[in-house]
Amino acid sequence: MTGSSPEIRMGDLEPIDRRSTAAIVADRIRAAIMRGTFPPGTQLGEVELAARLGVSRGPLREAMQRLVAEGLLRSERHRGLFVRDLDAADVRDVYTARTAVERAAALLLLAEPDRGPAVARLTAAITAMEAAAAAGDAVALADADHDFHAELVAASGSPRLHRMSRTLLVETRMCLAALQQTAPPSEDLLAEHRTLRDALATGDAELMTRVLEAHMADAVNRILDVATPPALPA
Amino acid sequence: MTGSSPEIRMGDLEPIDRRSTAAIVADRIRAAIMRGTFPPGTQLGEVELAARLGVSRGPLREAMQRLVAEGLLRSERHRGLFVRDLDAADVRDVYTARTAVERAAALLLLAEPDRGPAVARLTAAITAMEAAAAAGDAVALADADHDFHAELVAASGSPRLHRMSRTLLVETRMCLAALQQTAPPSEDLLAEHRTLRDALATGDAELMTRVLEAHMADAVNRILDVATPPALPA
DNA sequence: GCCGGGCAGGTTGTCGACAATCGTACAAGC
DNA sequence: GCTTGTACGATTGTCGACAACCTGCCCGGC
Repeated sequence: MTGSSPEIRMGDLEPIDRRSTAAIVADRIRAAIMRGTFPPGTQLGEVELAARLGVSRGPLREAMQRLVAEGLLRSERHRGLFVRDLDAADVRDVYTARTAVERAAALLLLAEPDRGPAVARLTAAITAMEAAAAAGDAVALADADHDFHAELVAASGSPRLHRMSRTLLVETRMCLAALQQTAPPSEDLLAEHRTLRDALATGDAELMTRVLEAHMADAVNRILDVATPPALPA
Repeated sequence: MTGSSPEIRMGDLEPIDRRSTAAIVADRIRAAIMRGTFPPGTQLGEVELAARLGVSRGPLREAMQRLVAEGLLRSERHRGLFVRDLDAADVRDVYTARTAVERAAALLLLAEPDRGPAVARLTAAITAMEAAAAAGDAVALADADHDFHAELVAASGSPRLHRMSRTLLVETRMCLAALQQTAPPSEDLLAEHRTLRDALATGDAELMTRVLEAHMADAVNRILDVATPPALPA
């Protein structure tokens, strides 16, 4: 029934309004930090970055302000901008905040009558995780894990939870990239994600919150155990 | 016992590194928005603001980027910056996010053995609320309410929850300022805050979460009922 | 050998000006 | 009367350059 003439369907050809340069630059730098291109502690020179991105220092500084506000960068007056390095306390804090945000998002999602699309997206993310795990691709596994949690929060329909989650997930990737996780126990990881999805599908709030909190606690232990093996060898 | 000589006590004459002007400007604008100086929908011209604050457009734009990232301002390309106006969905979303953040903060606080200082600060905030309620000062009451929740999250010791809470509390003030709440039912309000403090003092997690969620839900209803009286007059 | 002053290098912080873009008002045409 | 085209005003987006600042190193003096 949809007309093939372009002027009939005008509803979905709209957004030519490109975002501001600062927003684009911020996304680019954020992605680079997330990928590990800029390891924690790296100093980011403004002139070099501006030249590499092909913009002036003005928009670049605006983008940097956003990243500093998000907590990804640390600014020292007349010294420079540095990629924040996260210690053990930061790892715990990131996962504490993530637990709070994702728990709220999941409960919000459970209140909706039709959770079919959300469950489908989560299932897709799990499928991607399984493929990555089978292929032994740690980066793809982390990507799929990232997508799973991003979709979970996005499906809640809360703009603020979504905004918070975005920053927290980037920090999560920073933790993982910094620790160079080599052999993730993907079996437990996959099982936990499947349980989360099933709990959402069936509407079991109690199970969902319990598994979610356990999932986050497991992640913290996994990261910190790898990071500090000489702590308690007993 | 504190020496009167300035060079004796060097421990607390601390960092003179004033923050960047962009941060100062951002705080100033944020406070102005919170106070209601700039009502929602107001367009903020860069040249006028820069002239009024005595800074150039560069630092001001950097500050604006932070506020846009926080969701307090809305930026339209080549149009200008506007103070975001919050609708009913935004009010619900703000309180949803606040519930998530403050619940997590409270649970974190409950895990600490010594909650004395935190309880003391919350009690001080409640005292301020009582004084404001007795004096009929709605602004002071809102300030004290703000302080109570800010202290609650700050006492948790989580930098990320604290950062999120700061933005959310500003948005809360925007909701209240926009709706010009004239006669707040301060009795229930005070009782809820006292119960929250007591639950934290005694370590009753179940009571705390229940009262907190009820407190947030009450606030939403209070705001939306006042905002939309002609909905159901029956 | 040790300490203080001074200098150079590089970085950020700030400013003013130019160019691109958008909204609006007005006039012309159908 | 309604639509269309155009000119104007105002605002933002961007750029380059100057000034202030901090750090580290070198040198002279003790």
